Amino acid sequence: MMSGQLQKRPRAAQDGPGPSAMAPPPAKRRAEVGTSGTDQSSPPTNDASSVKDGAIDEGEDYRDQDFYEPVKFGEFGKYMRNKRRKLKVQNAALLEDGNARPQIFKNLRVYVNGFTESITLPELTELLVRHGGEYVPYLDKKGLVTHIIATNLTPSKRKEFAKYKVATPNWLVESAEQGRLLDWREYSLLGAKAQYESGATFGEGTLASEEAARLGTQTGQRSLFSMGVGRHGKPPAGSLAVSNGDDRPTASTSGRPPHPTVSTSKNVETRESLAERGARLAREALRAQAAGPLHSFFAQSPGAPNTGTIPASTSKSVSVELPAAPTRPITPAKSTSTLPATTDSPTKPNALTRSWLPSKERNERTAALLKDEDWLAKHTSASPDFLAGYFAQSRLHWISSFKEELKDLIATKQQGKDLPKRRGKLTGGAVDGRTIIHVDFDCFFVSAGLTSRPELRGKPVAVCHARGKGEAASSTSEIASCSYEARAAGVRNGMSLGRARDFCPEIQTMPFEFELYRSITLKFYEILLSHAAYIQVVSMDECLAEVDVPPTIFRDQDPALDLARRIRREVYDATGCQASIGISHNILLARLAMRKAKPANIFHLFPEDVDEFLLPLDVDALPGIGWSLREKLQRELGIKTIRDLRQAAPAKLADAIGRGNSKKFTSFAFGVDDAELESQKLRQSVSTEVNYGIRFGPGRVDQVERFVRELGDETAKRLRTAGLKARQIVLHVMIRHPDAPVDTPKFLGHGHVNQENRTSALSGSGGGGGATDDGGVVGEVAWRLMSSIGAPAHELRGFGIQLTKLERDGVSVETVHEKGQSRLSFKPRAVLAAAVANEAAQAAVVSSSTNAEIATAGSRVTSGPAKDRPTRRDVIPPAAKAGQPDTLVLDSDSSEAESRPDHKHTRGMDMAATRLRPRSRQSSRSVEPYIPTMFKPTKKSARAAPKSASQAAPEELLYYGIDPETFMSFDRALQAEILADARRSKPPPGKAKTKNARKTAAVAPTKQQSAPPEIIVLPASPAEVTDSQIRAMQYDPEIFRELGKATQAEQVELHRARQARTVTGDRTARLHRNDPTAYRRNRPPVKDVTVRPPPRFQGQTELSGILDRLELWMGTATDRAPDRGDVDALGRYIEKCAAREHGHNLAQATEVMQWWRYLIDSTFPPAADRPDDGGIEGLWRSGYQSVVERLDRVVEKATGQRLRL
DNA sequence: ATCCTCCCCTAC
DNA sequence: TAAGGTAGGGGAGGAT
Ligand SMILES: Nc1ccn([C@H]2C[C@H](O)[C@@H](COP(=O)(O)OP(=O)(O)OP(=O)(O)O)O2)c(=O)n1
Ligand SMILES: [Mg+2]
Repeated sequence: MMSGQLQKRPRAAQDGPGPSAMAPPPAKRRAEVGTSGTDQSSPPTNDASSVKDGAIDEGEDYRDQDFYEPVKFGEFGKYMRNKRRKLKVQNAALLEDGNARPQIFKNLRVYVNGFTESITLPELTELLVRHGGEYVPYLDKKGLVTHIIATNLTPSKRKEFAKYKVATPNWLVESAEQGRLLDWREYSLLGAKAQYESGATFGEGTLASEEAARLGTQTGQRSLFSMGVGRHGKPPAGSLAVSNGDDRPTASTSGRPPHPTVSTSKNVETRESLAERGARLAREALRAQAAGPLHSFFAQSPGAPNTGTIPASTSKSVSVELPAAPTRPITPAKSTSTLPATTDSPTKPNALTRSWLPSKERNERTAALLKDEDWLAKHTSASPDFLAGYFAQSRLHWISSFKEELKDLIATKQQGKDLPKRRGKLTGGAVDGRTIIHVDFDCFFVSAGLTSRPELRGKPVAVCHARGKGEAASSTSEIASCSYEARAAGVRNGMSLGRARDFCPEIQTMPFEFELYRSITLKFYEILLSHAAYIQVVSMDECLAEVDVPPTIFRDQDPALDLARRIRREVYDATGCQASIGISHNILLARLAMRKAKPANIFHLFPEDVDEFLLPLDVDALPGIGWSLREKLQRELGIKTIRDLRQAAPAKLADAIGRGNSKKFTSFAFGVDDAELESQKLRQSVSTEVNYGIRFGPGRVDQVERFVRELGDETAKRLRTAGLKARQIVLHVMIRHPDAPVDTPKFLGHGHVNQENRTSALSGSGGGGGATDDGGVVGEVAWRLMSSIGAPAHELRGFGIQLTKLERDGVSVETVHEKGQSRLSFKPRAVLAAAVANEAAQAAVVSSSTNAEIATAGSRVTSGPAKDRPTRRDVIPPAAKAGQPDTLVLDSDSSEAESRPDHKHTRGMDMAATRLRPRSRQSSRSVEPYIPTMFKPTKKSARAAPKSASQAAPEELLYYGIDPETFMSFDRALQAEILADARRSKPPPGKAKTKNARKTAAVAPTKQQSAPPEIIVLPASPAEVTDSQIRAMQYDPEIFRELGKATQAEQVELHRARQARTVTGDRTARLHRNDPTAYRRNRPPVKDVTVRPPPRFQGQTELSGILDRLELWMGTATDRAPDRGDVDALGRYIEKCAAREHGHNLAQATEVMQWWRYLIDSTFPPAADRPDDGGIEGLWRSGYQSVVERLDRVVEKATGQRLRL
């Protein structure tokens, strides 16, 4: 193979020599020189240039499209894991001794319906066939099938299969395990007892019947529920069931309480977080229920092996040439799977047959470490040094922050620079006449590392933290990058080292060398900048460039290709690393071409070749389609390739993946992409996350607090570095999933978790207006939000603080969004000044308006929750806590001049012309329910809280621990709020309490779409309170400052108390800052405890009312199909019941569902002789099913488990 | 329609 | 040992 030779012949001149022949590329020369070893400037490389060419020329199947498969870690139920392991061993044994396999499935002919959850189809069929059974791929000749295997069935399928023997996959799995054919009825999916009532004893008889009940088919199980009529006939709450992967069919069912602890009582423990409660309910229900039939539900492995390879021979656009080739020929292993990249959720993708984790058990030493308290205290989040140490080592952190740095750098370099002239509006097609190149280093970290380790070239190597030796066989250390030699063996970026060793025992490791990467990257960008008309940062090893070259008319004269060669040459000379380059007429195609070019090559994709190139690709080759969307497309529409995608019906596609996605990916499927390169956008959020090594001692709230505050500091520091301030904070918290093992599969990883988020407005302590960049403030608010979540310290697994609604120089970035503007810029100062002046004018209007005018004028200028209510309030409304949406932040300097992002490339100059608009229109109309007056007349819409909400007998107050005298000193609104809080957080004494609480709820309008409440951090001395804080307290600053010191102090303290939910006269201002018990105090959440109106269906909120409605509804069901809207409304209601906001009322949700189920079953008895109803029954059942699925989704999210009805 | 909030997903 | 971060696109569902 000749180096520098074209991979493909040019199409336009079929017989012509390749470009390299026409104009020998420097690369070729270099390769030759390098090979000859005389070029000192070039690092030693293999004499591989010819090899590379050869590899490509052969059109060998050596390249998976999916070399990059980000992966994370999965875990799945021990039960299934063990089962698999056992089977694996057995299969291995069978392989060794082919005749030994018991032909237990000899006379079986099995059809497998849909996808199976606990085992992949190939695994299942192999199992079947190996044991003598026959796999029937299609069901067209039903008569020939003896059994059907399925894990779940739609109602219609259930009907269709009613006469068949339908069992779960575990029937086969366990039979194989035990070496004998087990009774399929024990694994029946359709209520075998009813169908095949044969007197056969069901070892776990209850199981079968429960299963039957669950799937509710035939008559048998109806008797379970039909004792009695009406409401009393509904199944007991106890039949709520949740299964998980550990569900064993062997669990005893006796002695189970008929009504498990799924208490529906209202006034339960309030300290328990809502999520916890949901999880607990689910667990209790699970415990209560005898284990159901096996229903492991970790994800199934994706079907066919990845076949994304593009045979080079099919493409005519290829053009190649290489400098020094990096590697010897490679024959990559078939990509074993399209592995997902997500969390450890058992239902999530990576819980596959092939874990991304090492196959070996965790070694003893690491297990011991996790039990060693001293060690943990030193090496996890419990240690004060943790954060700094962690970020110093985290590659992902380094990559992300370096990318931000690069974006900043490039923004500056290209400031004011324009894209090449356009003839007209871009179409995204070839006619646009652009030339886009996408340059990406090959196995970047590895290539960089190899520059100083020539001896490792050509070998399978990986960059990761783990050293090569020791316990590496079971190492969970993640491989950041691996060489193509390693990829040939099946290793992938993101895989754990232990797992990689399974594929490639001889793999060698290299350490991270971030400074080296940085210097290489900078040289790389330098080169790109020098050749391109415009560039865009994609990542530290990847860059998009629009280049200004003459069009290619004949393929043997390809200026873009020539330029690409120069770039590759220069990059290689400067860095010693290989980059690959894709060339085409838009961003999408350049990227895809780059993928095809890898490794160490160039690929120019010409317009004429696009179709041929695209059609065979899998859809996930398209940027933006990852595991989730790919599965969805495959599952719901059978779409696998881009060809399929092109043919999809637009409506159906939009239904499955959304409107915007549908549009975007349909365009992509045709190779159309009209996006422009971009480098000037301002960042819209700044965040810090740590989801590794988070371990706190039980009850060590102090450690948690310290950590959260430190995280706040860090995040604020990043804000300052970026010259930004924020108006909103989101706290992200990961909490160990109730069913996840305490020791995570990945060493000190987060494991399978529940994610909890809390949002709050922010306002600064400094004079800078509403926004803040103060670490103390950020930390304080974050800590309060943390407290509102109320998770036990030792269950925490991850934290993040995200700051949004950013401002630069007082101007919201949402609208400035051109990087240079406030940074350097020529004009920006003037522009800014104009904006600010404009703003000030608006603000002036606000403060001098009449009330009526205020509403409009105010809403134009300000935004945010309460910002549109321009008047200050004299007393803090009860809002903040109760989740009353609006907490008033009349932004101090109201610097919210905003321009509409009306065109893609607004430059600084345009700024002055941009329009002002409110930050949020949404909130502009929110009327504060109670706005008492104290210092100044308020707008007339202000209403006092109704008496009932604020009235309480002294005994009641005392019961709640409220000092009556203090209480009386509060205004009515505050009284109402305090009362509501108290009543919510503690069972009322005696009578009307619950009702009262509800009344309060009714008083407080629920505003779903309001910004979160603000938590302001007040300084110790009232003299230090800033204007914006005063406004946040609903005072006019002028007025506030005229108050006496004592009154000021009192008001500040009042506000503080209100925020902290400390009601009593505890004015010691010590807050909770240093109070380690604060964490445990029974404090209502800062937010989210909003008493929302209870979920409602057809106007009913009470269970009984709803059941009645359902009965009524079903009354006419025999003649009428269900109205879609009704079904949807019921679905929404059910979802809300189960939602966090409503306390995860699973009991109510399931009762309603079971009642509905029962009604459907009685309306449509299984009797076969019923006259044909024209499909009405099916519609009711599928309606039911759709609601079940909605509920499932919510419950799965809340508890990680699956609800079983 | 278009906005908003609160997510999930994707990419490196 | 090991260091699972981070910004942005987009959808769902609700308010305007
Ligand atoms: N899961 C991952 C994926 C990537 N990276 C880092 C290491 C990679 O070297 C770098 C660039 O990522 P690429 O996706 O470009 O992968 P490589 O450059 O390693 O390989 P190639 O581009 O040849 O496919 O990012 C990482 O740390 N973890
Ligand atoms: Mg790369």
